[in-house]
Amino acid sequence: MENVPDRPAESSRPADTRGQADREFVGGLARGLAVIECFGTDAPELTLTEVAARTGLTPATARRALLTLEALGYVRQNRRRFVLRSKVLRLGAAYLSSMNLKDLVQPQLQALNARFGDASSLTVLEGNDVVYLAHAAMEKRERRLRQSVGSRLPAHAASTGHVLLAHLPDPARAAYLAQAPFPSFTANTPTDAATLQALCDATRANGHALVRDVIEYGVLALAVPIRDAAGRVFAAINCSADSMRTRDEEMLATRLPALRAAANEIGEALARFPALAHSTGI
Amino acid sequence: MENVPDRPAESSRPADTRGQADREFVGGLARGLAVIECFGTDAPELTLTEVAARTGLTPATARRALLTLEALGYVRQNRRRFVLRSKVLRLGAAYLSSMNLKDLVQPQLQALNARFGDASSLTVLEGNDVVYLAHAAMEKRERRLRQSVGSRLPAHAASTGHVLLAHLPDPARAAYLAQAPFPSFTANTPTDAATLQALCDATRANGHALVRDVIEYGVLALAVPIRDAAGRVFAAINCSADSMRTRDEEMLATRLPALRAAANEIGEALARFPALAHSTGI
DNA sequence: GAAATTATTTTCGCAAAGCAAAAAAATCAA
DNA sequence: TTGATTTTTTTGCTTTGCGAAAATAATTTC
Repeated sequence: MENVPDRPAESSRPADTRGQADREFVGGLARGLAVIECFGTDAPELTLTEVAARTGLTPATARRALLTLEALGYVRQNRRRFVLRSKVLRLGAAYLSSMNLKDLVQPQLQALNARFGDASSLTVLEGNDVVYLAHAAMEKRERRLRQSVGSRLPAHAASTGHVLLAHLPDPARAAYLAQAPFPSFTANTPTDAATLQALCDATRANGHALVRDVIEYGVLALAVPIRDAAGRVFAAINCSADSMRTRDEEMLATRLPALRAAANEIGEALARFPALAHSTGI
Repeated sequence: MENVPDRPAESSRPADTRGQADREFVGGLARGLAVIECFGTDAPELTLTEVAARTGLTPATARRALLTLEALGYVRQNRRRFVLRSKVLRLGAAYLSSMNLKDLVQPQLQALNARFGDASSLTVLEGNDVVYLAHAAMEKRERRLRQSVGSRLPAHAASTGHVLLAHLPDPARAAYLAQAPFPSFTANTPTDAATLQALCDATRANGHALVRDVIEYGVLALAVPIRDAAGRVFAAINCSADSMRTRDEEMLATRLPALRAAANEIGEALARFPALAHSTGI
């Protein structure tokens, strides 16, 4: 389900680069972004050689990218190790602030949170993950899993993921499912293509997705789609409660009408600020 | 206080570009990042011409950058408007996940939150802003201002901002203060250089910063520095309470010892994962 | 609708950035 | 220390990408 065109930013064999050398493609930009993304939890500090290995760039090229990023303040070099700096958060902030989420969706999520005590969030699909764009939660529960804006969850293990996968165009969903099996987090995590396809079908038929103990034991979540003016699903919102204290029927009876109402209102609000809807899709 | 070297990513006069043309600087990368950052709340969707105007790039160059970003999935073109896509959040996520904050600092902040009911957060300085890297809050209060990871506040109007500015090297602080006056949010917001300098001096002398109704009426916040092994301040944590219900003395008496203890523990924890400390600084 | 205006795309010569490989530095072994 | 290995930086040459301006396309104005 990669929504990225086949334009490998990095290529182990530089000869490949020729083929995609449109007149309109800035290789240096693609390479630099790959360098930023190659940092991660497992790699907070990387040497030039490590960056080159992870990105498939030659050392000379990786070095140019790192020195450029350093000159711009996105990277810092300490001895021979490179580290990302907080300035990279500006890049994500440019996206989040451009979506007007604070004004348009945060109030709806907070109302759900206040009414039911559930954590409530809005997510979109990005690659194989759902990304949290807005979130409201009472954080008094000592829950292990704690989401915040910008964080990700694998789509196959999230209620909103099921909703978003269900409304993907068939070829895109097929491409996603072709990557099965997916990692399992609990005994309830759907991991194979057939199960996920069935869940998607059910989700489309029901208009909602209810998942219990799928990403983590103790989490019961209910999600519904958000549609743009043309009826296309581009985001999903959910509520998540304690699976020990809440039965499925109760969850549906109490939360579903409120979630649907909130989804409608958010859909209408975002119709007047279509940036988010425009930013998603095939 | 810009921590960015004088390397204008965009230059209205292309002739300038020569001077900075090190052999090791990838202009295309700098230009592409400038294109991403030129989107914002006021500009969720931009045309090619608007991007060119905002970045100072020529239309031809802006177009190459936008088409590259589109091919990579960071940007989407709808009709003639360009929009950022959620993939740009990967760039910030690379930073956040590389800092191991979830494991090392989140528990401390949650303990503070649980004990006092205050919102508690860890921030670093980035340009003129403090950036939230971790946050714990009971979101039941219907507070207008709601922070989350990655969000920003102007340093002159934040408790952690005062702490971080106070421990800046003198020339960096002078460069920051030279930008005064700063915008005012309440009658209590310090806006001029002299006032801010005095607040910094007091903060350094006290080892903490207490601000009341500075960013917003109703917010009372107390911040303390976090130091690395060498004693250098690279981050700050704070608690923020309801300014109506809490007097200054009470805030100091109850929160300060706990904040200092948490700051010490975080400092020690991060000494073993020095990526964050290394990522900040001059 | 036609004309004027504005926006986007293409073209082209020159400068910049890519790769491969060699040279230099740094690190590691003994 | 010295010598072997790895990592980083430099170099020569080629390809890519930039800016200015021309050409095309889209909007707006009348």
